[in-house]
Amino acid sequence: MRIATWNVNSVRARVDRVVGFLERADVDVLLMQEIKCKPMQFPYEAFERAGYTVEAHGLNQWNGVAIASRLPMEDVEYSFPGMPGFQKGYEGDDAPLEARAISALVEGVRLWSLYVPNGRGLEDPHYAYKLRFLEALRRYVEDALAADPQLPLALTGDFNIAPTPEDVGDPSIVEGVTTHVSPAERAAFQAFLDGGLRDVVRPLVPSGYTFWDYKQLRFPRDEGLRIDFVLGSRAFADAVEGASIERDERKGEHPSDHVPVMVDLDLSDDEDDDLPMIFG
DNA sequence: ATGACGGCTATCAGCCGA
Repeated sequence: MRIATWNVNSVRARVDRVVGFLERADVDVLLMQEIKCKPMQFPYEAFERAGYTVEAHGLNQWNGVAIASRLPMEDVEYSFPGMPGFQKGYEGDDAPLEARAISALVEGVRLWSLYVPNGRGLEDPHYAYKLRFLEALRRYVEDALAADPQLPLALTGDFNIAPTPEDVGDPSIVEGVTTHVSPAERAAFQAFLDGGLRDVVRPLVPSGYTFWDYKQLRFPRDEGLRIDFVLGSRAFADAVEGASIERDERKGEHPSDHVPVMVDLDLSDDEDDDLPMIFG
């Protein structure tokens, strides 16, 4: 099974690019972020013509997440348990939820498409929201894996965190000045790894960015950020056979500012694949 | 070449993004 996660920065603005990529790259499941539309506005037809069904979660023109799959999707969830909400000027615990998480079970794999809040600024209420969101997500994963340690589960999407200095090539992103690189954000990212998830792409693609700002010639100068990830549980990570960052998708006409991150899985559940047959 | 920001809407200005 081949999956990809992609912050598409409006699915309506570049539906042909997105569907074209799915067909070219032979993707089974695409986990999208920033669809920037409501479900009734989603360009379903183009995906269906290519053989994909779509589950979309969007509340307005901001955020929005969706999953397109040519394999059956089961048990679709909108938002994860304990996910906090946010509304400007609204610090209460019961702020309305945004459309930042959607999940489906595909071939027994629990896949999440996540759009972690940006944070905006270190003193902005959105930054505290970002940290609350990450902590609630960590707790959800902890509970899910405590209930079923063998569950193949992946958190995929735009984490809006550059975990290491090597992930920062954009000179406008500076520790102590901007979000994405603060110790608290990096600790929140590390907490997923400490909780048993693995970044399944980094070992296979050690360097490279997943985002380049539209401004200031960031892409031609290769001044990007690595902020899009696939974090897998043990069972998921053990099934990973390959990974790539689809850098070419940043080129050409009307690209998203993010590129797809792709992962190949072997779900045959045959852990002895690479061992010799003894009584064969 | 990979090129100087681009989506969205209570639109032609302001918000959001990283």
